[in-house]
Amino acid sequence: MQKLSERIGRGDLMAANCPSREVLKHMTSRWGVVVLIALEGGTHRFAELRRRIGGVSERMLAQTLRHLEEDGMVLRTAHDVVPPHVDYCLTPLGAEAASKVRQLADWIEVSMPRIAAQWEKRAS
Amino acid sequence: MQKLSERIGRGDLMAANCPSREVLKHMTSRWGVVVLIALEGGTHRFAELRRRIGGVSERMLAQTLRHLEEDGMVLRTAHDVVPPHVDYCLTPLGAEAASKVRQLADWIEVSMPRIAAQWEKRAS
DNA sequence: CTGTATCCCACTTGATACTG
DNA sequence: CAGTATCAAGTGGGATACAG
Repeated sequence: MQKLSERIGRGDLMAANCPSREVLKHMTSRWGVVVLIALEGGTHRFAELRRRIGGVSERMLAQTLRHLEEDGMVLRTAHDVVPPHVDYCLTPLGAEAASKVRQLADWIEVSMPRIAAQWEKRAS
Repeated sequence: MQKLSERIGRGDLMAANCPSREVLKHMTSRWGVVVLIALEGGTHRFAELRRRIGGVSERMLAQTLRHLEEDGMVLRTAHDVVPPHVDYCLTPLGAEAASKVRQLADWIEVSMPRIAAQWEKRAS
């Protein structure tokens, strides 16, 4: 598979059925970014993650974790006890992914003053 | 503004009204990634970009370009002639943004074999 | 040529209730 | 505790027609 930047302009770029599009969606989805970064801090349980992140519904957290698990970025470990106890942590692949999205997120935060300045300029 | 990675776990992270969330959405939207990378190749006209990218509707290309322009990443230059002639290119800020999303996209492409292997493992 | 306006649908997300 | 099921609401994106 060639790199994206080498395929630009050849018409087949990031087509709807391109598998990497799915991965990008999972990584940059509403909660994907935050889950990846939260798990950089170490292993966490479901409810613990939910509190740590804040504002995410059970449904969306479960869905986000399942997607990331399917992509091989999150490792889900269910201890067979009652009440249930499930741990989530990053795989080595997931750690790389988390690093990449954090670099992007951090760039945005650092650049926000410049972006906000542009917004105000247009508002005037 | 603190960096994202330093705000995790304090409850206010990436709230729905967080302005950086908007920027992230524009940069990682269906066509935002591709437009940014396409413009790394230099200045392009509207129809030229549309052909170069392929598969994007006029509506979505216009919307994507307008968002990126509002965020100060794309510079739109309209030459006042008939028929209309409009050029698009990256600003310095946009060039940084394009580099970041390309790094992420390239990582995904390079990592696709590992991800696809995980998909097949689950399918079995 | 470079868009805008309109309509429409699929998909994402959220709220709530329920279960093993 | 750790989810799933269901329903309601909002959003992103495409097709088409039209305008400056």
